[in-house]
Amino acid sequence: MRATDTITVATTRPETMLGDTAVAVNPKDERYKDLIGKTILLPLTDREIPIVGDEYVDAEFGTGAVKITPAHDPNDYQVGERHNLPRLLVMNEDATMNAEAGPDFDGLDRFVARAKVVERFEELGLLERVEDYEITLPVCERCKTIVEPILSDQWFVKMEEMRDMALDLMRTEGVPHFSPQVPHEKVYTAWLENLKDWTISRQLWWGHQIPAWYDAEGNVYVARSEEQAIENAGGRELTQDQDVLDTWFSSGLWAFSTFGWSGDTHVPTDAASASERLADKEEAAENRSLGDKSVPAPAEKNVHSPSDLDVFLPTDVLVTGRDIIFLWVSRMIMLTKKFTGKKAFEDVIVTGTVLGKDGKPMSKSRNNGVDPIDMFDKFGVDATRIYLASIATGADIKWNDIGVETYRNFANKIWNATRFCLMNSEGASISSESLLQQASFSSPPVLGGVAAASADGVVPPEGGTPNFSLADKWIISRLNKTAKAVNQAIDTYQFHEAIQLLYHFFWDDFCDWYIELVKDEITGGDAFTGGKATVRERASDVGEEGTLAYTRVSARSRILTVLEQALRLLHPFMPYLTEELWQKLPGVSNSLHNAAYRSAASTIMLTSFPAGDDALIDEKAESEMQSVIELITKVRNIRAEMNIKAGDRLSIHVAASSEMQAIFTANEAQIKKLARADKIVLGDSLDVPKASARAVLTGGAEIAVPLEGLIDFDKERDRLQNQIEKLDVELQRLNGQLSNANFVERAPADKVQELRGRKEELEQQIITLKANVEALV
RNA sequence: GCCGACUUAGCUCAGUGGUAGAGCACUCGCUUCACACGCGAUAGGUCACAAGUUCGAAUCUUGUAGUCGGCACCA
Repeated sequence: MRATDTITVATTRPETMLGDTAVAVNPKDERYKDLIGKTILLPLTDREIPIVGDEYVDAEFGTGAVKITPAHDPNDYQVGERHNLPRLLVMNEDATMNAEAGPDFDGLDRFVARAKVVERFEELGLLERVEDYEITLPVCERCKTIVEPILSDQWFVKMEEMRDMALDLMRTEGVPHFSPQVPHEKVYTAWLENLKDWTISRQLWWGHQIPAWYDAEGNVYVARSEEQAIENAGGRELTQDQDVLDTWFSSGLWAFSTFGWSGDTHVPTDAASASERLADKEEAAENRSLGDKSVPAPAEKNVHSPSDLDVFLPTDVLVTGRDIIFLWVSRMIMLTKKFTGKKAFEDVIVTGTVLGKDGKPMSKSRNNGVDPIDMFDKFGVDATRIYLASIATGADIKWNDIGVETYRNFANKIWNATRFCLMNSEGASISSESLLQQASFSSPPVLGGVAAASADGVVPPEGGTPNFSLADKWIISRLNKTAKAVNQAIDTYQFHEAIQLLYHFFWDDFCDWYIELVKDEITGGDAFTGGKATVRERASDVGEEGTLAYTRVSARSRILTVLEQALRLLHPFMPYLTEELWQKLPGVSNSLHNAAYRSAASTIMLTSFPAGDDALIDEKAESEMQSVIELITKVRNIRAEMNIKAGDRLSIHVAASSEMQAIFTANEAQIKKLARADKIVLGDSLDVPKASARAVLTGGAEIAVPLEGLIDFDKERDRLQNQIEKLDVELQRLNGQLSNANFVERAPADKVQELRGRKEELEQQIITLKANVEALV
């Protein structure tokens, strides 16, 4: 190589060239490969630096030659390590140049030095060109100062072993099981695979100071305490490392340090109390009936007292946010495995991020934050809590006051429904769940409050228990179906689904229908005296008054018991409200508690979570109730569309099968009340005046409401036409599907059958409605 | 640059192969004795766009556009 040859490199920080200790090229680069091993003069200095070959250099990028500044660039540092290059610090900690930069630059600010280097290059004719180039700069979050990479001593944690432990857990056991699994499991695994050693030194004035001490010669002594360090140093005077531990290092110990770990897992604890807690945990797991997660037995039982660590580690589930997975969750997993040999936890639920109203992450600079305290004041703690829980697992959501308001209203609804039940609870009381089991008609009645009330002349009807009404069987079925679905949803961490189910059950089923259906029975209104004929007849010889009272009391106990179960189901999501209301229910006591806690003061917190009972799910009752609901809804629709005044009573004519007639007869009082009718005429066919509004029901039933003088024929025609059109749209689609030979051949038979049934139903309804339209003319 | 997510009614969001849902807002009616933070009845969607797989797609595949996130940022 001739003495005049040059290599051109590019840099965004010209002043760092003063600290260059090599030029690197790609060993495969034809242009430069012969230069490897030679040296080159570094301008502005008197140094001669080597040319090294390193795969790090991308021959395609820039000039294909890179200046190497090991003390001021992380990548260069690694190149330096590979080639044993000196690490020359040319800057002070305040980003001014130091003596190593040479007398011309010593003491200059980096930016001044930068300009001066460029100037000198220009003077020397060494500058090829200056061009604009966009890079991302590391900037101090608080003071906005541009951060310069600089060589310094830091403590690192070797991660290889712990990383492999964590990867092994994921690969062999799938632990932790992330929920939602996608994309977190993949991201977590990829992160671990690329994990580098962990810097735990932090240059902060607060925190846990690193337990390393230095003597005057710079020798290091790591110890648990300063005394021990001094002892290890043979009494020499020591100074402690000024840095503090990364906050996540301390936090990473949390999963097991909270259970009394201190290097010895055989922490002596009160044996009895630990064993009890183990029993409680097992029992709680059973009672929740949320799958068969077993609690691991303490190792070497009977050898030493089980400690909290033995009993509670690993925990079941950790709930956290996305950004915490690397910082904290992974560290807990690795450190726990390393120090205790155990898993930290089985499952990790990753919640979404609550964004500001502008759809961006909340931050002070954007000023789009939501203060939870404001929400508590405005909507209540329970409403805020259930709103947050109602967000789909893992989904980000824009904060929405309307959403919280929805649950504030729900809380109000629960309060008012309970208030209604309590206003009409005289003589009644919660019994155990066994009350609901009477729906199966197999066991003798165990009616809470009945014995006490008997003194007041409340007498059971002859033959024991009153038959449950359709509404009773229906709500009990709905309750148990909901409970089962809620358990399943919680078990799979689908909290939003559980909440949706409970919201619908409580508001629509319980409040809008059940309370309204049994209201008169409970308060002693009209439907009560008119609708319980069978009970009264059976009890004729014990006196009507007593039986009426008995029936009312048992209805009251029934609704309270359903309510009590609903409050339990809602309790995890609305703890304060449900506890408050539960305490007010007559007959609640610690006898309702989970068996392990019978002696504790009564609280809803210690009752078992309703699991739902298949035996109490009654599809027939649900389907029959659906017919009643449909009938009432159709009549209400006629009332609304025909502008019938709320106070006007009307009569309902129904043509239906004998089975359906029987259902409507049994629920006549309730239908009349809720449809605001004073008469129901049931028969095999309709015999009504032309001036009637009509509708069809599922199952071939037909109804008519005579509206002499009230009907608007044009309006009624439009109303019927509108319904026909809607049904026709669906029929057309079904016809299209069913006329497709491929569908009929390949789709599952039951699906085809289902659609055929639906088609027939639609055709029948359309025929009827069309006939109704013609009859109007 | 690499990886990923999201796009459904006016708004905020559910819905992973079989007739599109909720809350709020909108329209109409209601001092119905638990609740107007309520009750009753309506209306409102080519499920971002395109192609493919399938008897059948909001749902599965691929591509496009837009929005957002994570990682790497480089001489």
